[in-house]
Amino acid sequence: MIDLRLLRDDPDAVRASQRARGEDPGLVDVLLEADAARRSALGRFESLRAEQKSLGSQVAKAKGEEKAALLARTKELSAQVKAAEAESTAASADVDRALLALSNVVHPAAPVGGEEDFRLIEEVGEKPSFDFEPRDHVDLGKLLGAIDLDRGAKVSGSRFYFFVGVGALLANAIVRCAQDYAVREGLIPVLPPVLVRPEAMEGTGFLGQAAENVYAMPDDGLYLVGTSEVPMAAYHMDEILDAGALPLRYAAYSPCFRREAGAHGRDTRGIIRVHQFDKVEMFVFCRPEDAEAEHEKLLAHEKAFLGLLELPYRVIDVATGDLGASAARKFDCEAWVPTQGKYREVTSTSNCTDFQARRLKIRTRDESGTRPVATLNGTLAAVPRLVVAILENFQQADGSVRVPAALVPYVGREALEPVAAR
RNA sequence: GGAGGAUUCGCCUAGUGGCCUAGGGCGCACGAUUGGAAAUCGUGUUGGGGGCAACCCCUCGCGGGUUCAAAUCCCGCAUCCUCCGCCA
Repeated sequence: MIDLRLLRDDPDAVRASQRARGEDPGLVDVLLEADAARRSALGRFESLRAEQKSLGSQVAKAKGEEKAALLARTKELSAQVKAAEAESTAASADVDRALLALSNVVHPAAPVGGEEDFRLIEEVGEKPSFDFEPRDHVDLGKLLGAIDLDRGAKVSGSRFYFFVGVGALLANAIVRCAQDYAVREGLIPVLPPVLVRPEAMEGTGFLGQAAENVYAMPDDGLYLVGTSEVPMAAYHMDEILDAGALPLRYAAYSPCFRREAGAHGRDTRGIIRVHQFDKVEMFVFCRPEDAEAEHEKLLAHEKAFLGLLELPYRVIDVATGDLGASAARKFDCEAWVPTQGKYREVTSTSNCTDFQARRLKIRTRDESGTRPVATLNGTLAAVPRLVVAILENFQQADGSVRVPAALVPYVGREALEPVAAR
Protein backbone atom coordinates (compact mmCIF):
# COMPACT_ATOMS: atom_id res chain seq x y z
CA MET A 1 0.00 0.00 0.00
CA ILE A 2 1.07 3.53 -0.50
CA ASP A 3 1.79 6.09 2.23
CA LEU A 4 -1.40 7.88 3.30
CA ARG A 5 0.66 10.97 4.02
CA LEU A 6 1.83 11.11 0.41
CA LEU A 7 -1.78 10.81 -0.65
CA ARG A 8 -2.82 13.73 1.57
CA ASP A 9 0.14 15.92 0.68
CA ASP A 10 0.27 15.28 -3.05
CA PRO A 11 -2.84 13.54 -4.35
CA ASP A 12 -2.08 14.73 -7.89
CA ALA A 13 1.08 12.63 -7.98
CA VAL A 14 -0.94 9.54 -7.12
CA ARG A 15 -3.65 10.41 -9.65
CA ALA A 16 -0.99 10.82 -12.34
CA SER A 17 0.48 7.45 -11.42
CA GLN A 18 -2.91 5.76 -11.68
CA ARG A 19 -3.45 7.33 -15.08
CA ALA A 20 -0.02 6.18 -16.29
CA ARG A 21 -0.96 2.63 -15.27
CA GLY A 22 -4.27 2.83 -17.06
CA GLU A 23 -6.01 2.47 -13.71
CA ASP A 24 -8.71 4.56 -12.08
CA PRO A 25 -7.50 7.93 -10.72
CA GLY A 26 -10.89 8.27 -8.99
CA LEU A 27 -9.65 5.81 -6.35
CA VAL A 28 -7.56 8.65 -4.98
CA ASP A 29 -10.63 10.70 -4.18
CA VAL A 30 -12.46 7.72 -2.72
CA LEU A 31 -9.49 7.24 -0.45
CA LEU A 32 -9.17 10.90 0.52
CA GLU A 33 -12.82 10.95 1.49
CA ALA A 34 -12.57 7.72 3.44
CA ASP A 35 -9.50 9.04 5.24
CA ALA A 36 -11.28 12.23 6.27
CA ALA A 37 -14.30 10.24 7.47
CA ARG A 38 -12.07 7.91 9.45
CA ARG A 39 -10.23 10.73 11.15
CA SER A 40 -13.39 12.46 12.29
CA ALA A 41 -14.96 9.19 13.48
CA LEU A 42 -11.76 8.37 15.34
CA GLY A 43 -11.78 11.79 17.01
CA ARG A 44 -15.34 11.28 18.26
CA PHE A 45 -14.58 7.84 19.60
CA GLU A 46 -11.39 8.96 21.32
CA SER A 47 -12.97 11.84 23.21
CA LEU A 48 -15.90 9.68 24.35
CA ARG A 49 -13.53 6.95 25.40
CA ALA A 50 -11.37 9.39 27.33
CA GLU A 51 -14.44 10.55 29.25
CA GLN A 52 -15.47 6.97 29.94
CA LYS A 53 -12.08 6.14 31.34
CA SER A 54 -11.96 9.12 33.64
CA LEU A 55 -15.48 8.45 34.94
CA GLY A 56 -14.58 4.82 35.37
CA SER A 57 -11.86 5.60 37.85
CA GLN A 58 -14.25 7.86 39.78
CA VAL A 59 -16.75 5.01 40.04
CA ALA A 60 -14.11 2.88 41.70
CA LYS A 61 -13.58 5.45 44.45
CA ALA A 62 -17.16 6.65 44.92
CA LYS A 63 -19.61 5.24 47.46
CA GLY A 64 -23.35 5.16 48.10
CA GLU A 65 -25.57 7.66 46.29
CA GLU A 66 -22.68 9.30 44.50
CA LYS A 67 -21.71 5.96 43.06
CA ALA A 68 -25.23 5.21 41.91
CA ALA A 69 -25.39 8.54 40.08
CA LEU A 70 -22.06 7.95 38.38
CA LEU A 71 -23.15 4.48 37.33
CA ALA A 72 -26.23 5.90 35.67
CA ARG A 73 -24.11 8.33 33.66
CA THR A 74 -21.47 5.84 32.69
CA LYS A 75 -24.06 3.34 31.58
CA GLU A 76 -25.34 5.84 29.06
CA LEU A 77 -21.84 6.75 28.01
CA SER A 78 -21.00 3.10 27.51
CA ALA A 79 -23.55 2.78 24.74
CA GLN A 80 -22.23 5.93 23.06
CA VAL A 81 -18.67 4.67 23.20
CA LYS A 82 -19.71 1.38 21.71
CA ALA A 83 -21.50 3.11 18.83
CA ALA A 84 -18.63 5.52 18.18
CA GLU A 85 -16.15 2.66 18.21
CA ALA A 86 -18.20 0.70 15.68
CA GLU A 87 -18.36 3.76 13.44
CA SER A 88 -14.64 4.35 13.67
CA THR A 89 -13.89 0.67 12.99
CA ALA A 90 -16.12 0.72 9.93
CA ALA A 91 -14.45 3.90 8.68
CA SER A 92 -11.02 2.30 9.11
CA ALA A 93 -12.16 -0.72 7.15
CA ASP A 94 -13.28 1.59 4.34
CA VAL A 95 -9.85 3.19 4.27
CA ASP A 96 -8.11 -0.17 4.27
CA ARG A 97 -10.23 -1.44 1.42
CA ALA A 98 -9.55 1.68 -0.67
CA LEU A 99 -5.87 1.56 0.22
CA LEU A 100 -5.54 -2.07 -0.87
CA ALA A 101 -7.19 -1.27 -4.19
CA LEU A 102 -4.56 1.34 -5.04
CA SER A 103 -1.42 0.30 -6.92
CA ASN A 104 2.09 1.48 -6.15
CA VAL A 105 3.15 4.89 -7.42
CA VAL A 106 5.16 4.44 -10.59
CA HIS A 107 8.78 5.53 -10.87
CA PRO A 108 9.13 8.79 -12.83
CA ALA A 109 11.66 7.23 -15.21
CA ALA A 110 9.45 4.28 -16.18
CA PRO A 111 8.15 4.66 -19.76
CA VAL A 112 4.45 5.53 -19.79
CA GLY A 113 2.10 3.31 -21.75
CA GLY A 114 0.98 -0.26 -22.34
CA GLU A 115 2.81 -3.52 -22.90
CA GLU A 116 4.16 -2.42 -26.29
CA ASP A 117 5.53 0.88 -24.98
CA PHE A 118 8.58 -0.56 -23.22
CA ARG A 119 11.96 1.13 -23.60
CA LEU A 120 14.73 -1.03 -25.08
CA ILE A 121 17.81 -0.70 -22.90
CA GLU A 122 20.27 -3.01 -24.63
CA GLU A 123 20.76 -6.14 -26.69
CA VAL A 124 23.45 -8.55 -25.57
CA GLY A 125 25.07 -11.54 -27.28
CA GLU A 126 24.81 -12.87 -30.75
CA LYS A 127 21.71 -14.52 -32.18
CA PRO A 128 22.60 -17.90 -33.67
CA SER A 129 22.41 -18.42 -37.41
CA PHE A 130 21.61 -21.91 -38.63
CA ASP A 131 22.53 -23.50 -41.95
CA PHE A 132 19.66 -25.93 -41.38
CA GLU A 133 16.02 -25.61 -40.43
CA PRO A 134 16.07 -25.16 -36.63
CA ARG A 135 13.68 -27.28 -34.57
CA ASP A 136 11.60 -25.75 -31.84
CA HIS A 137 12.02 -26.82 -28.23
CA VAL A 138 9.04 -29.19 -28.42
CA ASP A 139 10.58 -31.20 -31.23
CA LEU A 140 14.02 -31.04 -29.65
CA GLY A 141 12.61 -32.08 -26.28
CA LYS A 142 10.99 -35.11 -27.89
CA LEU A 143 14.09 -36.01 -29.90
CA LEU A 144 16.30 -35.79 -26.81
CA GLY A 145 13.81 -37.63 -24.59
CA ALA A 146 13.99 -34.53 -22.41
CA ILE A 147 10.45 -33.13 -22.33
CA ASP A 148 7.31 -35.29 -22.31
CA LEU A 149 4.33 -33.02 -22.97
CA ASP A 150 1.92 -35.77 -24.05
CA ARG A 151 2.21 -37.60 -20.79
CA GLY A 152 2.16 -34.31 -18.87
CA ALA A 153 -1.25 -33.63 -20.41
CA LYS A 154 -2.40 -37.19 -19.75
CA VAL A 155 -1.47 -37.05 -16.07
CA SER A 156 -2.19 -33.44 -15.14
CA GLY A 157 -3.77 -31.66 -18.10
CA SER A 158 -2.67 -29.03 -20.58
CA ARG A 159 0.32 -26.86 -19.67
CA PHE A 160 1.90 -29.69 -17.66
CA TYR A 161 4.99 -31.67 -18.65
CA PHE A 162 7.55 -34.15 -17.45
CA PHE A 163 11.26 -33.38 -17.59
CA VAL A 164 12.85 -36.76 -18.30
CA GLY A 165 16.41 -37.98 -18.73
CA VAL A 166 18.74 -35.20 -19.88
CA GLY A 167 15.78 -32.83 -19.48
CA ALA A 168 15.67 -33.58 -15.76
CA LEU A 169 19.46 -33.29 -15.57
CA LEU A 170 19.45 -29.97 -17.43
CA ALA A 171 16.68 -28.54 -15.24
CA ASN A 172 18.53 -29.44 -12.06
CA ALA A 173 21.79 -28.18 -13.52
CA ILE A 174 20.26 -24.76 -14.13
CA VAL A 175 19.03 -24.63 -10.55
CA ARG A 176 22.29 -25.77 -8.99
CA CYS A 177 24.30 -23.39 -11.15
CA ALA A 178 22.00 -20.52 -10.15
CA GLN A 179 22.25 -21.40 -6.47
CA ASP A 180 26.02 -21.53 -6.64
CA TYR A 181 26.09 -18.20 -8.44
CA ALA A 182 23.82 -16.69 -5.78
CA VAL A 183 25.99 -17.96 -2.94
CA ARG A 184 29.15 -16.64 -4.63
CA GLU A 185 27.46 -13.25 -4.83
CA GLY A 186 26.60 -13.27 -1.14
CA LEU A 187 22.90 -14.05 -1.36
CA ILE A 188 21.42 -16.34 1.29
CA PRO A 189 20.01 -19.54 -0.26
CA VAL A 190 16.48 -20.46 0.84
CA LEU A 191 13.95 -23.24 0.23
CA PRO A 192 10.62 -21.67 1.17
CA PRO A 193 7.14 -23.15 1.67
CA VAL A 194 4.93 -22.81 -1.40
CA LEU A 195 1.58 -22.94 0.40
CA VAL A 196 0.95 -19.66 2.19
CA ARG A 197 -1.71 -17.95 4.26
CA PRO A 198 -3.92 -15.22 2.83
CA GLU A 199 -1.92 -12.48 4.60
CA ALA A 200 1.19 -13.42 2.67
CA MET A 201 -0.65 -13.50 -0.64
CA GLU A 202 -2.50 -10.26 0.08
CA GLY A 203 0.62 -8.55 1.38
CA THR A 204 2.53 -9.14 -1.81
CA GLY A 205 -0.32 -7.75 -3.88
CA PHE A 206 -1.33 -10.96 -5.64
CA LEU A 207 -4.95 -11.06 -4.51
CA GLY A 208 -5.86 -7.90 -6.42
CA GLN A 209 -5.72 -7.86 -10.20
CA ALA A 210 -3.68 -11.07 -10.28
CA ALA A 211 -6.07 -13.09 -8.09
CA GLU A 212 -7.46 -15.11 -10.97
CA ASN A 213 -4.00 -16.57 -11.55
CA VAL A 214 -3.63 -17.89 -8.03
CA TYR A 215 -4.42 -21.49 -7.08
CA ALA A 216 -6.42 -21.56 -3.86
CA MET A 217 -6.91 -24.40 -1.38
CA PRO A 218 -10.20 -23.28 0.17
CA ASP A 219 -10.49 -26.26 2.54
CA ASP A 220 -7.28 -25.21 4.23
CA GLY A 221 -7.36 -21.44 3.76
CA LEU A 222 -4.06 -21.56 1.88
CA TYR A 223 -2.78 -20.44 -1.48
CA LEU A 224 -0.21 -22.01 -3.80
CA VAL A 225 2.38 -19.37 -4.63
CA GLY A 226 3.04 -18.24 -8.18
CA THR A 227 6.57 -17.26 -7.21
CA SER A 228 8.74 -17.54 -4.11
CA GLU A 229 8.57 -13.76 -4.01
CA VAL A 230 5.44 -14.40 -1.91
CA PRO A 231 6.89 -16.48 0.93
CA MET A 232 10.10 -14.42 0.83
CA ALA A 233 8.31 -11.08 1.11
CA ALA A 234 6.26 -12.49 3.97
CA TYR A 235 9.34 -14.07 5.59
CA HIS A 236 9.93 -10.91 7.65
CA MET A 237 6.24 -10.00 8.01
CA ASP A 238 5.44 -8.12 11.24
CA GLU A 239 9.13 -7.66 12.00
CA ILE A 240 11.26 -4.65 12.75
CA LEU A 241 14.61 -5.28 11.10
CA ASP A 242 17.70 -3.83 12.68
CA ALA A 243 19.13 -1.16 10.38
CA GLY A 244 22.55 -2.78 10.68
CA ALA A 245 21.19 -6.05 9.25
CA LEU A 246 20.11 -4.42 5.97
CA PRO A 247 20.27 -5.07 3.12
CA LEU A 248 19.07 -8.67 3.44
CA ARG A 249 19.55 -10.51 0.16
CA TYR A 250 18.05 -13.95 -0.45
CA ALA A 251 17.89 -16.43 -3.32
CA ALA A 252 14.91 -18.76 -2.92
CA TYR A 253 14.39 -21.89 -4.97
CA SER A 254 10.86 -23.24 -5.25
CA PRO A 255 8.22 -24.54 -7.59
CA CYS A 256 5.76 -21.91 -8.82
CA PHE A 257 2.09 -22.44 -9.67
CA ARG A 258 0.04 -20.32 -12.04
CA ARG A 259 -3.49 -20.84 -13.28
CA GLU A 260 -2.82 -18.85 -16.46
CA ALA A 261 -6.45 -17.79 -16.52
CA GLY A 262 -7.03 -15.37 -19.36
CA ALA A 263 -4.09 -16.79 -21.31
CA HIS A 264 -6.20 -19.19 -23.36
CA GLY A 265 -4.64 -19.71 -26.75
CA ARG A 266 -1.36 -18.03 -25.83
CA ASP A 267 1.79 -20.15 -25.93
CA THR A 268 -0.21 -23.34 -26.01
CA ARG A 269 2.67 -25.24 -27.58
CA GLY A 270 5.59 -26.27 -25.44
CA ILE A 271 6.76 -25.15 -22.01
CA ILE A 272 6.92 -21.37 -22.34
CA ARG A 273 3.70 -20.93 -20.38
CA VAL A 274 2.98 -23.70 -17.89
CA HIS A 275 1.03 -24.22 -14.68
CA GLN A 276 4.01 -25.41 -12.64
CA PHE A 277 7.69 -24.63 -12.92
CA ASP A 278 10.81 -24.25 -10.81
CA LYS A 279 12.49 -20.93 -10.26
CA VAL A 280 15.35 -19.40 -8.31
CA GLU A 281 14.18 -15.99 -7.20
CA MET A 282 16.25 -13.22 -5.61
CA PHE A 283 14.61 -11.13 -2.92
CA VAL A 284 16.00 -8.06 -1.16
CA PHE A 285 14.97 -6.05 1.89
CA CYS A 286 16.75 -2.70 2.11
CA ARG A 287 16.41 0.93 3.18
CA PRO A 288 14.14 2.83 0.78
CA GLU A 289 16.98 5.13 -0.23
CA ASP A 290 19.04 2.11 -1.33
CA ALA A 291 16.29 0.53 -3.42
CA GLU A 292 17.34 1.86 -6.80
CA ALA A 293 20.94 0.76 -6.33
CA GLU A 294 19.73 -2.70 -5.23
CA HIS A 295 17.50 -2.84 -8.28
CA GLU A 296 20.52 -2.21 -10.51
CA LYS A 297 22.35 -5.00 -8.68
CA LEU A 298 19.53 -7.48 -9.24
CA LEU A 299 19.48 -6.61 -12.94
CA ALA A 300 23.26 -7.05 -13.04
CA HIS A 301 22.88 -10.53 -11.50
CA GLU A 302 20.26 -11.50 -14.05
CA LYS A 303 22.47 -10.33 -16.90
CA ALA A 304 25.51 -12.08 -15.44
CA PHE A 305 23.64 -15.37 -15.15
CA LEU A 306 22.28 -15.18 -18.71
CA GLY A 307 25.84 -14.38 -19.79
CA LEU A 308 27.05 -17.47 -17.94
CA LEU A 309 24.56 -19.50 -19.98
CA GLU A 310 25.85 -17.77 -23.16
CA LEU A 311 22.31 -16.79 -24.20
CA PRO A 312 21.52 -13.84 -26.49
CA TYR A 313 19.02 -11.51 -24.81
CA ARG A 314 17.78 -7.97 -24.55
CA VAL A 315 16.86 -5.83 -21.55
CA ILE A 316 13.74 -3.68 -21.48
CA ASP A 317 12.38 -1.02 -19.14
CA VAL A 318 8.78 -2.18 -18.68
CA ALA A 319 6.05 0.40 -19.35
CA THR A 320 3.81 1.70 -16.56
CA GLY A 321 0.74 -0.14 -17.81
CA ASP A 322 2.47 -3.51 -17.49
CA LEU A 323 4.08 -3.23 -14.06
CA GLY A 324 1.75 -5.15 -11.78
CA ALA A 325 0.27 -3.61 -8.65
CA SER A 326 3.37 -3.74 -6.45
CA ALA A 327 6.16 -2.57 -8.73
CA ALA A 328 7.20 1.05 -9.19
CA ARG A 329 9.65 -0.01 -11.87
CA LYS A 330 10.50 -3.24 -13.61
CA PHE A 331 13.22 -4.48 -15.95
CA ASP A 332 12.74 -7.65 -17.99
CA CYS A 333 15.45 -9.71 -19.63
CA GLU A 334 14.20 -11.49 -22.72
CA ALA A 335 16.10 -14.36 -24.30
CA TRP A 336 16.16 -14.92 -28.02
CA VAL A 337 13.92 -17.77 -29.18
CA PRO A 338 15.08 -18.62 -32.73
CA THR A 339 12.02 -20.52 -33.94
CA GLN A 340 9.75 -17.68 -32.87
CA GLY A 341 12.09 -15.01 -34.21
CA LYS A 342 11.35 -13.12 -30.99
CA TYR A 343 12.76 -12.25 -27.63
CA ARG A 344 10.77 -13.87 -24.81
CA GLU A 345 10.80 -12.91 -21.13
CA VAL A 346 13.06 -15.12 -19.03
CA THR A 347 13.70 -12.91 -16.03
CA SER A 348 12.11 -9.89 -14.45
CA THR A 349 13.21 -7.64 -11.63
CA SER A 350 10.89 -5.29 -9.75
CA ASN A 351 11.47 -2.44 -7.36
CA CYS A 352 8.42 -2.51 -5.09
CA THR A 353 9.70 0.40 -2.96
CA ASP A 354 7.87 0.31 0.41
CA PHE A 355 4.57 -0.88 -1.11
CA GLN A 356 4.76 -4.53 -0.02
CA ALA A 357 6.58 -3.74 3.22
CA ARG A 358 3.78 -1.43 4.29
CA ARG A 359 1.18 -4.14 3.72
CA LEU A 360 3.30 -6.79 5.42
CA LYS A 361 4.41 -4.49 8.27
CA ILE A 362 8.10 -4.93 7.63
CA ARG A 363 10.01 -2.02 9.11
CA THR A 364 13.47 -0.97 10.08
CA ARG A 365 14.59 1.03 13.05
CA ASP A 366 17.24 3.73 12.97
CA GLU A 367 17.91 7.15 14.53
CA SER A 368 14.80 8.64 12.96
CA GLY A 369 12.49 5.93 14.33
CA THR A 370 10.75 3.10 12.55
CA ARG A 371 9.74 3.16 8.90
CA PRO A 372 8.89 0.63 6.21
CA VAL A 373 11.75 -1.01 4.30
CA ALA A 374 11.87 -1.39 0.53
CA THR A 375 11.48 -4.80 -1.11
CA LEU A 376 12.83 -5.91 -4.48
CA ASN A 377 12.66 -9.15 -6.37
CA GLY A 378 14.33 -10.55 -9.44
CA THR A 379 14.39 -13.85 -11.29
CA LEU A 380 17.76 -15.52 -11.28
CA ALA A 381 16.63 -18.62 -13.15
CA ALA A 382 13.17 -19.69 -14.35
CA VAL A 383 13.74 -23.26 -15.46
CA PRO A 384 11.40 -24.02 -18.37
CA ARG A 385 12.05 -20.83 -20.30
CA LEU A 386 15.79 -21.24 -19.88
CA VAL A 387 15.48 -24.82 -21.12
CA VAL A 388 13.63 -23.48 -24.17
CA ALA A 389 16.34 -20.91 -24.82
CA ILE A 390 19.18 -23.37 -24.33
CA LEU A 391 17.68 -26.10 -26.51
CA GLU A 392 16.76 -23.77 -29.34
CA ASN A 393 19.85 -21.57 -29.39
CA PHE A 394 22.44 -24.32 -28.97
CA GLN A 395 20.92 -26.99 -31.23
CA GLN A 396 22.97 -28.68 -33.94
CA ALA A 397 21.90 -30.00 -37.33
CA ASP A 398 21.66 -33.58 -36.01
CA GLY A 399 19.27 -32.57 -33.23
CA SER A 400 21.89 -32.67 -30.50
CA VAL A 401 22.29 -29.68 -28.20
CA ARG A 402 25.52 -28.17 -26.95
CA VAL A 403 25.57 -27.66 -23.17
CA PRO A 404 26.91 -24.21 -22.22
CA ALA A 405 30.28 -24.53 -20.49
CA ALA A 406 29.01 -23.23 -17.14
CA LEU A 407 26.44 -26.04 -16.99
CA VAL A 408 28.70 -28.89 -18.15
CA PRO A 409 29.86 -29.85 -14.64
CA TYR A 410 26.27 -29.89 -13.42
CA VAL A 411 24.77 -31.77 -16.38
CA GLY A 412 27.72 -34.15 -16.52
CA ARG A 413 28.10 -33.99 -20.31
CA GLU A 414 29.00 -31.52 -23.04
CA ALA A 415 26.08 -32.27 -25.32
CA LEU A 416 22.57 -33.68 -25.15
CA GLU A 417 22.12 -36.41 -27.73
CA PRO A 418 18.96 -37.67 -29.46
CA VAL A 419 17.55 -40.90 -28.09
CA ALA A 420 15.20 -43.53 -29.49
CA ALA A 421 11.54 -42.79 -28.82
CA ARG A 422 10.05 -44.24 -25.64
C1' G B 1 -7.19 -37.10 15.01
C1' G B 2 -7.46 -37.26 20.88
C1' A B 3 -5.89 -35.31 25.94
C1' G B 4 -3.45 -31.64 28.72
C1' G B 5 -0.43 -26.94 29.23
C1' A B 6 1.22 -22.24 27.49
C1' U B 7 1.04 -17.21 24.85
C1' U B 8 2.11 -10.01 29.16
C1' C B 9 7.61 -4.67 26.55
C1' G B 10 14.10 -7.20 22.76
C1' C B 11 14.50 -11.55 26.76
C1' C B 12 12.72 -13.47 31.74
C1' U B 13 8.77 -12.61 34.88
C1' A B 14 4.50 -10.26 38.49
C1' G B 15 -0.44 -9.85 37.79
C1' U B 16 -7.73 -14.07 39.48
C1' G B 17 -12.81 -7.38 37.77
C1' G B 18 -11.69 -0.78 39.74
C1' C B 19 -4.95 1.32 43.93
C1' C B 20 -2.74 -1.73 36.21
C1' U B 21 -2.01 5.10 34.24
C1' A B 22 0.71 -3.03 33.45
C1' G B 23 5.18 -3.74 38.47
C1' G B 24 10.17 -6.05 38.83
C1' G B 25 14.72 -8.17 36.73
C1' C B 26 18.07 -8.79 32.50
C1' G B 27 19.70 -6.47 28.23
C1' C B 28 20.23 -1.81 25.72
C1' A B 29 20.84 3.79 25.49
C1' C B 30 22.13 8.26 27.93
C1' G B 31 23.97 10.72 32.29
C1' A B 32 26.60 10.95 37.20
C1' U B 33 30.92 8.90 39.50
C1' U B 34 36.41 7.66 37.45
C1' G B 35 42.89 9.27 35.11
C1' G B 36 40.23 5.36 32.19
C1' A B 37 37.24 1.12 33.09
C1' A B 38 34.47 -2.37 36.22
C1' A B 39 31.10 -1.87 40.06
C1' U B 40 27.47 1.57 41.77
C1' C B 41 23.64 5.29 41.31
C1' G B 42 20.07 8.05 38.24
C1' U B 43 17.04 8.60 33.78
C1' G B 44 14.97 6.40 29.57
C1' U B 45 13.54 1.91 26.85
C1' U B 46 6.45 -2.13 22.91
C1' G B 47 4.32 -0.70 18.71
C1' G B 48 0.46 2.04 16.04
C1' G B 49 -2.83 6.27 15.37
C1' G B 50 -4.97 11.37 16.01
C1' G B 51 -3.83 16.60 17.18
C1' C B 52 -0.47 23.21 15.49
C1' A B 53 0.28 21.97 20.48
C1' A B 54 -0.57 20.67 25.60
C1' C B 55 -1.94 16.08 25.18
C1' C B 56 -5.23 12.07 23.91
C1' C B 57 -6.68 7.11 22.03
C1' C B 58 -5.55 2.05 20.82
C1' U B 59 -2.16 -2.19 21.81
C1' C B 60 -1.32 -8.02 27.52
C1' G B 61 -1.44 -14.12 20.73
C1' C B 62 -6.14 -12.97 17.38
C1' G B 63 -11.64 -12.28 17.05
C1' G B 64 -16.25 -11.94 19.57
C1' G B 65 -19.11 -11.58 24.29
C1' U B 66 -20.39 -10.27 29.65
C1' U B 67 -19.80 -5.51 32.61
C1' C B 68 -20.56 1.24 34.29
C1' A B 69 -15.38 -0.91 34.09
C1' A B 70 -11.51 -6.78 31.37
C1' A B 71 -4.43 -8.63 31.08
C1' U B 72 -8.06 -10.68 34.72
C1' C B 73 -14.65 -13.75 33.56
C1' C B 74 -17.15 -16.47 29.11
C1' C B 75 -17.08 -18.32 23.79
C1' G B 76 -14.42 -19.22 19.20
C1' C B 77 -9.70 -19.34 16.54
C1' A B 78 -4.32 -19.34 15.81
C1' U B 79 0.60 -20.62 17.25
C1' C B 80 3.97 -23.28 20.39
C1' C B 81 5.09 -27.30 24.07
C1' U B 82 4.09 -32.35 26.34
C1' C B 83 1.76 -37.11 25.85
C1' C B 84 -1.27 -40.79 22.88
C1' G B 85 -2.74 -42.59 18.02
C1' C B 86 -1.76 -42.63 12.69
C1' C B 87 1.65 -41.63 8.68
C1' A B 88 6.18 -40.22 5.69
